Amino acid sequence: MAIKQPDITREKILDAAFQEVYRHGFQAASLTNILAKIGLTKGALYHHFPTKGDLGHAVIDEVIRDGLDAMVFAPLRESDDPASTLLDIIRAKGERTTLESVSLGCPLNNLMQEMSPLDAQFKKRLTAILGEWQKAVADALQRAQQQGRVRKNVDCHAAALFLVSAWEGCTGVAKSLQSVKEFRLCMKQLEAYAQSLMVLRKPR
Amino acid sequence: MAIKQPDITREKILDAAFQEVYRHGFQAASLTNILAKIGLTKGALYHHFPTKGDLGHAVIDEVIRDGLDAMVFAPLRESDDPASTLLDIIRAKGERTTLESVSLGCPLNNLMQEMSPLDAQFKKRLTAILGEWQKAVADALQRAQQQGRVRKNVDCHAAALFLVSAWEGCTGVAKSLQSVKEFRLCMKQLEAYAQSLMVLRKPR
DNA sequence: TGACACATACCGACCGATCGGTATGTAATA
DNA sequence: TATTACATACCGATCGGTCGGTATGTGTCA
Repeated sequence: MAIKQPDITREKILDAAFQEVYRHGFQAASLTNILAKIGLTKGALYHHFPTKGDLGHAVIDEVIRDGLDAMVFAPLRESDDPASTLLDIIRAKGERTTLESVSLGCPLNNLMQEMSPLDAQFKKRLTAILGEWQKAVADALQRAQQQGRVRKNVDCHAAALFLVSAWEGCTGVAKSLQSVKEFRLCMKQLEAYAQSLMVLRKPR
Repeated sequence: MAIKQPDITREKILDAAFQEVYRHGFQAASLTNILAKIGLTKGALYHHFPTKGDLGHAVIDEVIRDGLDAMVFAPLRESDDPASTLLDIIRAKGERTTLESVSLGCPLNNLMQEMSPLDAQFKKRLTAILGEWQKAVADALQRAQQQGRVRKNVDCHAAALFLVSAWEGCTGVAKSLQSVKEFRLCMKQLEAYAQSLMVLRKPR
């Protein structure tokens, strides 16, 4: 038998599970497929994860959340020009994108749409991440507002809710259209909306 | 045996199938469940629909499309004040809504997210409806533009794409939050965006 | 230090349940 | 009577999950 590396094994399972869930959704994700791809068996899987649901929870908490944190939460949190950072993130997402990533959509949104009405555990975890997202944007807007970069009459909470919703809407619609072009066009409109919340940058 | 009413039977199957698909998605929708709810059996189902896929197609073409047509396409098409009608539709959707309808989301969006990447037949039908929607909004905006109710520098195609996307985004996010309050708040922002495309109404 | 004991990691066969789908039978209708 | 409209029984495939067994790693003690 090969050398045992439980941590690496767990990671491999988690990675493969994310891929399978990302492509087929959670319910349609086949444990057999996941294991076949990495050359493991049921024994290995159920040693690390008690049930399929627990595997799904781990995918959400460890893969999806961390991915969003790296792409959105952390940059916003750490920026000292949150208005520009927000626009940058939207712009970057629109530009750096492939047909495959557009066609697969947002992992978070995919799972929310599928699982939130069906399973309270999933809903709790997913909405927690969504809440983090909304809060990250709202905080960024508020800080920008204090800097005078966002108009004073903007309701930061509501604007953040709409920004996140519209973001997910763009990815969702582009996913079904499977069109990079339409996705970029849509994200351009989102960017314009975000711009409309802000005041013109003062010349330096 | 009871009286045979093939048309009514077909409708009953279609209705039950829509409910089941609406609640569980297409793949997880169980034909056995559908039939149990209306007291029919496989024989009846497979007499009217050759495969589960065909049943799904019929649900899309006959139930979902017709529903959207009644709620959105037709009013926009037939209105001679399309700007106001568009705002009315958004406002009405935000107001006339229950916790259940919010929690279940948009039937079209649900299926798009689930099936578009998996099945070309589904994708074709679903994107056709989405295209109808976008076109209905774009046409309304364009007509309103000719009436001077929408600003001349608005790109009606792009704005329609974003409106539909953000609409779906609002329903999608509210679905996972399962919150009527957040849904209304989000739709208010969408309404504000739509307003921002328009010029102030002239006093009569 | 070597041997033993036990925990950990993983394999692979198998389970009941459920899935979509089919073949055949039968009652109602035209 | 022929055809339509169903009911019933059943099929193979696949699902998540379980279980006995085995190989590897690790702490304990003579």
